[in-house]
Amino acid sequence: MGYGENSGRPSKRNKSSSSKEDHRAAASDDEDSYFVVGVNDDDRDGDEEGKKRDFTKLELKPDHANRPLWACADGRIFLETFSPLYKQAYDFLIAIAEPVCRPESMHEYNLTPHSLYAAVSVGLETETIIAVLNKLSKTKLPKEMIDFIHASTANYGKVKLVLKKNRYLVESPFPEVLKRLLSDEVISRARIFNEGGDGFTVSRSIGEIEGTHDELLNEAQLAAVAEEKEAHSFEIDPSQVENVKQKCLPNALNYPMLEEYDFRNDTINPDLDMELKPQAQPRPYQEKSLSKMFGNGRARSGIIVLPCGAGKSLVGVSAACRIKKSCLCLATNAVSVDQWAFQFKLWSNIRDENICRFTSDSKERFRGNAGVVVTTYNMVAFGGKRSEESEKIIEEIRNREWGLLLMDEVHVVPAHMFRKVISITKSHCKLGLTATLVREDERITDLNFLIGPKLYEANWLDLVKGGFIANVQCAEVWCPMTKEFFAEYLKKENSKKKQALYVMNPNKFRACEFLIRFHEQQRDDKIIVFADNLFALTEYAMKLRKPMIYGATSHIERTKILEAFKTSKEVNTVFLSKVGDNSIDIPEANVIIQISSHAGSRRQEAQRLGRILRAKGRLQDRMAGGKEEYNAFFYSLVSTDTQEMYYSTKRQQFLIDQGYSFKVITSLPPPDAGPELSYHRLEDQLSLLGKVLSAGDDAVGLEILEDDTDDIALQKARARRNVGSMSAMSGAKGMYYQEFRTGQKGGGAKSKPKDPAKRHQLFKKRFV
DNA sequence: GATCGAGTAA
DNA sequence: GCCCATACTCGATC
Repeated sequence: MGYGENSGRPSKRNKSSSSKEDHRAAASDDEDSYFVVGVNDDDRDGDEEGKKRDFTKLELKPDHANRPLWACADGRIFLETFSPLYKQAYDFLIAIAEPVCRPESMHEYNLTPHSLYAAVSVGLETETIIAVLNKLSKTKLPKEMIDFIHASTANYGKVKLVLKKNRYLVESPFPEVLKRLLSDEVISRARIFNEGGDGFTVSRSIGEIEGTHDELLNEAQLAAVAEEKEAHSFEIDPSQVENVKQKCLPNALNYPMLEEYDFRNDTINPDLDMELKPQAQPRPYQEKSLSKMFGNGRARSGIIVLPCGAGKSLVGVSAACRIKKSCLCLATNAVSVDQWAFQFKLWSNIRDENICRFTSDSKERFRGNAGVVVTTYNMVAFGGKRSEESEKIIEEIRNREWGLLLMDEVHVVPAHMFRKVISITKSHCKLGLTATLVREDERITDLNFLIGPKLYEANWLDLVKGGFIANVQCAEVWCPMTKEFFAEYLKKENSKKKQALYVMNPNKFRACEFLIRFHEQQRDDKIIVFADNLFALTEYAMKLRKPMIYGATSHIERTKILEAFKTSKEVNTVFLSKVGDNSIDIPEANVIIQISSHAGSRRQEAQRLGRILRAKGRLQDRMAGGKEEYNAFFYSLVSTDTQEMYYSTKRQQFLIDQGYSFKVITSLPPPDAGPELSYHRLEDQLSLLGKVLSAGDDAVGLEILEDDTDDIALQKARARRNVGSMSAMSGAKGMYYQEFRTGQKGGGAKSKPKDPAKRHQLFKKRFV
């Protein structure tokens, strides 16, 4: 599916308007929207928008009430979610079209060449697509839509990319198609001539024909089997695979390549003895994802989109267990690597010696000739110096022919370096997993050729209804700036200073403090507070005496804090920097408070929400009551009349597309809670303001300490190591972090020293 | 291109 | 064997 077709451009949504209109504008002004039937190009104009949405000319079928779809000539399709046929219709639509917006009662989808490519790759034939669409539609299918489907799918499935004996071959039953491809400069340059001649290699693969007999085939493949029974191919340079695939996409030469791995007939790569345990029972949507991947008995490359907490790892492990070949599993950080290794052992019977982790501090090797390696994108793509041991392991990874390349958080793969993992490693099948197939740049579409089409995407609200993920109440809390902070905010030019001011707005702090108290004391909840900005993170955490985790927090300390958060009744709130955005697994948490974020990142917003979707143990309560209740809460604290308002709106777009709605809260903390909270007195607010204003000028978080030494320079130096001196700063009575500190020295190593030479000396003096 | 923050190395 | 300080590389966003 052409995921990302609508993702690059957040719509300019006005808070009060329904989000839908803007989606439409965003969707249809995209290059990848293909139908321009009877619609003026400039469809942002209100009148044009009106005409475009005039459906009165559509011819209704007599029994339209029983059919769930509206199909428009411009390629948009609307689905009524209250229809009895909703489930079937959803599964079908998600296979052929790109979801644009999925609120509760009406979904909007878009047919695009990429989405149809995905449909064909999961085995749907052109005529089936049209027939089913027609059956589900309330109106006669517009001719434009039928023509478009024909035109788009005509070439699909004619070309395959296969890996044979560590060489990449472009294969097709039609030699003329290969010639056509080779007329392209990029492709012809990528070609490698092996045995001298410049003809195509011709192979008859009987096994292949047998293997596909009882399976779904698309037209082109059927034709190939019937007519020729042989495949023509040429070899390409592995480093050029990405470019060649890109050239074949619908928006270029339009012969998108199928990548399928006939793993059952692969006798060259050694098998790996690995089965799912009987207690690993995939849920319906996990089963569905897998059936899209393995629908024809082979393994298709592509992407599966499931919300956080919905059990992506079981899908990944199941895929590996079906293929039963060596598997390289990539995650975003070391914590995640541990979790994946754990998941493999949890769900499958893989032997310990067949699975290994490869990170900066655990360099394991598997024994035998096949196995699972779990590592990070960073480790594989890393360009800097490596240790000798890493060098060896990387070499092994490069040389092996992997059955499955399993990519967690696959939305990171388009990044410059990370995408190299695709060409560094050789794999027969690539499976990407993610909850949030969005980026703020335009590169999410690159995944179409880097990995493959989107195979399945779950609907978040359906999973909420099914009780598989938490039911989250989202709220945006509006915190007015205090007079003094706002005055400074208006004065500043520098946007960094502005940011510091709106993040540290005392009213925001008070709202945060109030929410923490409320959820800890009234509801017994477990709370995560996110702050992207380290200065704010430390300030808040210290003032409120809560533990915090950020990049420099050592692995051991992270584990300690999280353990206490899980088990201790004393620790109910933890502060996280953006380390916590991805993959830190904290199933206990059910409340999130966001105090500062990475600008307008929709992905970050959704990932953060994902941290509380697990909300285990409370689902039953909710279902038992019969009444739908929220069991998780997501608060975004926003300083009103600042840039933050704009960003906040933008950030929410992804979640709104998934059907979430945000409630606006304007009166937090309640007036009567005033004096109990911090920064009640003006002088406290002013001293905070002073601190914020000076923060940027010197080291971040600088504060002169009361200390047993009177060496001012030394005190400054210590203060710079902000976390190290955390307990001192908070009066050393903060029992919460007292118990997490490993000793005299905390973990705050990351802040950049202003004057390295000088600082170095001070430290010498201190520690010698 | 700048800023901020995370991860790796030895 | 663990921990620390530091340099470096990289990603995401504006």
